[in-house]
Amino acid sequence: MARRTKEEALATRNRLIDAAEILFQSQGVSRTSLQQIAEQAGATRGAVYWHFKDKADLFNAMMERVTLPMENATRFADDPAVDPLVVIEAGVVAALRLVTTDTQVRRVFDIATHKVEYTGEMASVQQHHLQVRNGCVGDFEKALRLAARRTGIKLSVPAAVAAQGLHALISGLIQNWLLDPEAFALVSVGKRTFNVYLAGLGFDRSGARIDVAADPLALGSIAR
Amino acid sequence: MARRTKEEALATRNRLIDAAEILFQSQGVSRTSLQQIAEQAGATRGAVYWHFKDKADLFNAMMERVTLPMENATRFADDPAVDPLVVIEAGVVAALRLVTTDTQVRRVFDIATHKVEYTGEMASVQQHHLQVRNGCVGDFEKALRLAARRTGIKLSVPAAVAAQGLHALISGLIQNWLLDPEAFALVSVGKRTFNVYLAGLGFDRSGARIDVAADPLALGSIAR
DNA sequence: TAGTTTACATACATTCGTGGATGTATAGTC
DNA sequence: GACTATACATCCACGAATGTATGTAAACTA
Repeated sequence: MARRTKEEALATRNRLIDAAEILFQSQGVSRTSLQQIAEQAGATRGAVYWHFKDKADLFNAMMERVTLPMENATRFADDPAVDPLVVIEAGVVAALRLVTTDTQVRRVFDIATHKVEYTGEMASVQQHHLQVRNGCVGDFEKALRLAARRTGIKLSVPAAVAAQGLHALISGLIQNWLLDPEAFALVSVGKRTFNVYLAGLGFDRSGARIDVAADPLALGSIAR
Repeated sequence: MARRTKEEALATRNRLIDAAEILFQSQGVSRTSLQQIAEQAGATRGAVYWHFKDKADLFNAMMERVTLPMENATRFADDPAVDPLVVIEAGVVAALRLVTTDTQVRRVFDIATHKVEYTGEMASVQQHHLQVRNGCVGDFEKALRLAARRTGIKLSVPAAVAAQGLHALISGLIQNWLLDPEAFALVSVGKRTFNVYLAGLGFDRSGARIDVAADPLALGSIAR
């Protein structure tokens, strides 16, 4: 067959990943064959095996296409000029909003939580997920400890425990929302329960609370 | 082959489910064949097809063997003599303790969260899971509303939102713990973050807090 | 105790997915 | 303008899993 130019090749690669996303979500990863993916993308299995080693490799590529940008965007940096709680709240809200609005992110999250079996070749994906979680919990812990020291309050539980609970709250909300997106409004419930939890830790956030709905790009954290 | 007595037949049925649990957890549901399950149980595929319609049927039987008893045990009843918050705390702690101690419960939860794809025939399982969750959230909401009315406080967020967050916190903790049981102590962190969240809602639970470690059968809720 | 049903084991047909080998025409490269 | 690497398409051989059909011996029943 006629050889394609490099951009065309990259386009077919993306079409293959797109096709995989759709089929993975509707049929599950194990029940979709590379044949189906190729057909959906208007190609053959030859194209799949050219771009990816096997199905696991394709799956990893699909994951990285959405997780890499997200991980880079939600890192916590210790800036003495801003309230650390505002920073992590902005990050959390941005993530929640992305899950609800970006259909690709939503699809991949749905696949990663309900449409794949983490075993064998996929164990590495789970390991990576664990590392991301640990980083997230670590960021939460740092931010909570920092905020407590600055405001002079004492946390009602150790910072490590508090961070674990905060992460469980957010990830639990996302998972439950993916299970039934009609059940509740993710962003709104997320913001409110986030503040409930921080209040339970001893923080008074009545003043620091920013209206994120009117500040979709989270510029408030910069403006301040 | 020699026909078995009824009890023997029930025993092989249970051995089949046991074998399925082990293999499902280590290899994932889709990658384990009925052949492997039969071998592990010391039987043949004929036995599997006799007791179960197909793999999905076997999976459902495995789920029900652990979820039915749990669902019956964790129902919330409105008893005017006891603090509703104490009741749901006892239920939550009992569930967390069960997940950490009972290896069978732990295995099945691990399978249900990380080792199965909810699609096609398994969609009904997900529907059932949704119903259980809604029941749980409903119980939480009732208990929170009741406790608020009795103690005369006003919840900082609507009861429905608070219940959703509480459930997300608990289920999120379980999911995260299953991902890495060494990361934190599920029961201890669960109790502490549970109380943090309730404090954030406006409840003062310094007095109502019972030492569950010294009360493993949750008799405190009865004694009171 | 003869007949029927149970609780499997065994054998078979069919389908499906994978991996690899091979073909091929063009885009880059010198 | 020849050469080479690329970007696939096509073909083939193989195993593996499923569902079903059939065999069978003992447990149950009348």
